[in-house]
Amino acid sequence: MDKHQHKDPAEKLSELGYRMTPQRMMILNAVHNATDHISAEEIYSQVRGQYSHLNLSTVYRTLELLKNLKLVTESDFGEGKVRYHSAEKGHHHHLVCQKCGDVNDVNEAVFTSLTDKLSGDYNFTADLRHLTIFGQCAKCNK
Amino acid sequence: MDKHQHKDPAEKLSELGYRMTPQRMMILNAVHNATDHISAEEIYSQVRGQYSHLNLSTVYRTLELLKNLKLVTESDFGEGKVRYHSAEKGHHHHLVCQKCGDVNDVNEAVFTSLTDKLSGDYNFTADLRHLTIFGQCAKCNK
DNA sequence: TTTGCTATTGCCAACATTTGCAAGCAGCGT
DNA sequence: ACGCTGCTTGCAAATGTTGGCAATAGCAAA
Ligand SMILES: [Mn+2]
Ligand SMILES: [Mn+2]
Ligand SMILES: [Zn+2]
Ligand SMILES: [Zn+2]
Repeated sequence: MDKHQHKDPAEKLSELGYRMTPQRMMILNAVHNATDHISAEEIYSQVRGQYSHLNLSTVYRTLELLKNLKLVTESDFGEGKVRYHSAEKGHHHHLVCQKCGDVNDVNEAVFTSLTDKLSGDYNFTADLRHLTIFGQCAKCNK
Repeated sequence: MDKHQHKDPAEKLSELGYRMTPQRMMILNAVHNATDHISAEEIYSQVRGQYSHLNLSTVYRTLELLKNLKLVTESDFGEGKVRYHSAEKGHHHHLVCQKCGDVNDVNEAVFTSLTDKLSGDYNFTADLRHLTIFGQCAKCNK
């Protein structure tokens, strides 16, 4: 059994008055089973395979909800559409290279000095989930 | 005269093979004269007052160009549209409160420890212009 | 000037995402 | 079982932004 068992999503939803519908379940699974960051359109066509009645708006609305519940995170790598990631896969941020397009993960620990400073100097509690930083990567810096 | 005179935009453009057209001039002025962060649509209707032939696509394309030349910066405060800011008004980032919607400026010095760390640990040269950080502001933290 | 090259524009259609609305469904009290 | 209420969905339309394309305008060489 998983010692770090989080509250299961259905429970988390109903606690706040929401319902765990088949659509939401399937969308959540799609994000969870994705090997990489997945887009709304990709989720849509994947889930549509088993439930052809699904509407794209429902995908967007569900992702918005899951994002607010911190079950998924959203990232914009500048490709004109946004991508999603299961929150269970740990917190991290992204470095996107503006030259070669490479995307790399950064541990969120790198940001603690920043959030501490924002908290100390501005009394601002930063909500830094899945931040995307643009710049030039190691390879392109050579 | 201005001791810190930057190269004038027209010069900067032509150096790179671009042209300073009336449209570009008017759009640049609109961003420059704005007291606050201005949206594409706002620029459009403002410039249209003096030049009714202008097309919205031109506004977007011009802003994209000016952004690449670092004459303007772009920020997304999460209102569903993006806003622009003249680069001459100094570098800074933004703290957006998720509770009250308040937007505050942060000096970019707050981010030097972060960029240093990204440079040292990842050899990644971060391009942090006009970053937007979401969270909870001082007022809402009380 | 005239010509030629290419950057730029307007127009329109596509795209990613959000919204309004009316129908459907779950839960709850009667 | 019935009806109320509020959550959820599909559908279609709207929104903000980008892209293709053909016509035009700016610039420089001839
Ligand atoms: Mn990620
Ligand atoms: Mn600004
Ligand atoms: Zn790179
Ligand atoms: Zn606030």
